[in-house]
Amino acid sequence: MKKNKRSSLQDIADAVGVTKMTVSRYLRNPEKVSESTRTKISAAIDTLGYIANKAPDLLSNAKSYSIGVLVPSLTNHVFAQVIRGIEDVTGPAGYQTMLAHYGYNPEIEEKRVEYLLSYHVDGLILSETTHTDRTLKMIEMSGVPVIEIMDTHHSPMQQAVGFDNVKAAFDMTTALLNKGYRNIVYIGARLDVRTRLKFQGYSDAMLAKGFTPKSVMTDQASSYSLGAELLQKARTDYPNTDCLFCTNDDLAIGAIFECQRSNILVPSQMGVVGFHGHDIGQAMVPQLASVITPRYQIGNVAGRELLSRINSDLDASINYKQVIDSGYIVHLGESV
Amino acid sequence: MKKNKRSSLQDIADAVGVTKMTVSRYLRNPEKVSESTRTKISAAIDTLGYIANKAPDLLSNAKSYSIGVLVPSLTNHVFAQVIRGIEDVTGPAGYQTMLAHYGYNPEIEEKRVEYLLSYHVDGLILSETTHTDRTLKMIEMSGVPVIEIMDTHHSPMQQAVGFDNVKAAFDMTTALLNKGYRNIVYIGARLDVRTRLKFQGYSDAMLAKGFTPKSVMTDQASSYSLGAELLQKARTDYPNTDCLFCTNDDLAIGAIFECQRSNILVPSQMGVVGFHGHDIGQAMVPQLASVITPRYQIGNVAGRELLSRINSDLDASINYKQVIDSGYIVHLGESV
DNA sequence: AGTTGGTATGTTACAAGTAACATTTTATTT
DNA sequence: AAATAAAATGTTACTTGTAACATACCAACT
Repeated sequence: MKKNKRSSLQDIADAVGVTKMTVSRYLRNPEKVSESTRTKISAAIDTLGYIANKAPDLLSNAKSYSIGVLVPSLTNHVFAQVIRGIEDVTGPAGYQTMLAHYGYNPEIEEKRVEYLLSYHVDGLILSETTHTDRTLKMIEMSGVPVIEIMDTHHSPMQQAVGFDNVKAAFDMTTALLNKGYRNIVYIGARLDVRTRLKFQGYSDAMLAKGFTPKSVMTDQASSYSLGAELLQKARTDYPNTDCLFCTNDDLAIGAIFECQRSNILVPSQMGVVGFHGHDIGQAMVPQLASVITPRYQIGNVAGRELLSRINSDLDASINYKQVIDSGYIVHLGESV
Repeated sequence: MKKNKRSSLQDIADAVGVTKMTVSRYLRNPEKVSESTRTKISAAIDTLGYIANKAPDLLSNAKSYSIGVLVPSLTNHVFAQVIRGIEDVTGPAGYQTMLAHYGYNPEIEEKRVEYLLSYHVDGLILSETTHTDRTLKMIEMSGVPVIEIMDTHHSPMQQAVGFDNVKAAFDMTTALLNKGYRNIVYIGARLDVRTRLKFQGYSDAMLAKGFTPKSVMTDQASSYSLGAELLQKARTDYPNTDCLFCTNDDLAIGAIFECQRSNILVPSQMGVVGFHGHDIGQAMVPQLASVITPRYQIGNVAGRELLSRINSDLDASINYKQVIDSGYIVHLGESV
């Protein structure tokens, strides 16, 4: 029971009685092939069903027309929109996206980068600012352009597109203090870099006005039920808590649902704030206070910048440092 | 400013003074290389930074150890869990996932399948039951095993893992009728195949008990705000509506939020039902009625089956027909 | 010393497509 | 009809890693 092996250019050529070079021309520059040969090749391809083969492209350092995109998690809604932003630029330009995720783990990120580079991606978009030494080295050796997205607080490898997480959290906390909240507790989960940066911004703002930063942290992954749990933990640890600043919308929404179950009025008895401004928070009752981040825009700009660098002949790794800030909006909604 | 081209096995070999074959052995069977050569090669790789190259693997029809996974949308939470289920089996077995999405569009699906096959994936997991002729042909020619997931109502290309959407919607509708609802309106969006199948199940159940199926449909993509809109449209079109059966949780949740804004009590004045049983619906107040589908399990089984077929030598395309039903749970929660 | 066996390394060929150059065929001009 | 140009097709070489086979080298044994 032999496998019906996919046909190669050679198979098509044999069927027609030409060399594979002619078939290659037919696919790439049909006008360079005579009318009659075109017809015959076209028929043979219909019968035999040619499927392109990327292997020779990769072998001969041709452009692969694919870009690697690494996101920490597919469950995180943040990145779905970032990816849409990227592909809306790269797709029409003829680039395919090779998507991979790494569960917020730099060692897995390293493996994924190696994987993507082994397929000769023309460029990389990473969602992290911390990388292993080997990741850095591989990227440098490969010579592909890289853009780091989401956070601009750190100095980028080459180019970064995003916003300053510290500043965003600082601004939101300041807005809460101005609204009169005094016992704001920071709720963190997973403890990835961005969570830590936001906590720093929150702490800076609290200390700046003479208040003590308080937090409830866990390294579990965020979820609605975790938000519920952490609300209760905050009320136990800090009984006069009047507001929760959650590191993301999921936790905040979970906390609000828990308030509804426990008959705690939001916002009059408890303010709740999230981060990123996802649809669900904006649709719910009460509308969630959140820092609205331009995720689609970040992807879009990152995609555009990456393409422009792929199509320039400058070596990607040489002295390229640029930060593009995309801003954010402190939105107070109805939950504070 | 020349690009620092990535080094090949030849570059490493030259640096050490051996042939690339020896370096290849070092990477693949280190024990076949002498201690002293090992040390030298290892040092050279450290200095020059070798990155593997997939191209020769693909050329020589070797297994690529990657599988292609096609999902309609990355925004749809359903598929994040399916993917986790897949990768939890395929990852430990040494397979990488090539993920692509196609926006519920068979023409784009065709392009994606071509793309994945051009990279010689060892197997495919598709989320759709309808495909273009060329998609079917390419898959057949390529000889890779394919598994279609999510719906088992249609006859599969080769193998399908999922549940019967018609039956699931039928069962839920029957449960609602048994609870006393009489004017159940079906709320659909995007009008993809599965939405239509569910509507059929709903209609069958309504007609079976002598009630008239009623629906509000749109081809817009689902969102929370669309759920709110369609609730109002249902109340306008069918003023005595007592229950909404929404094609997914997003619409249902949006509808419940709209009820809260409009002071319509759920479930006493309006029952609301979703589909898939996502976390958010289970966490919210009131807890959402929904058909809970085993998404992780579907991915897991699909991954396991695919691997087993990749590792068998039977031609994938010959007379392989199997349907694996993963079941579902009709969960009535607090919203009906 | 010569044979055997084992270990380490080298040589060759191959996979699929395409750029660059070479050759053949057809059309056009004188 | 011969000369020239243009169009169509063919040939060769190249990209990278590895399987399969070949060779070289050294140690151990008769």
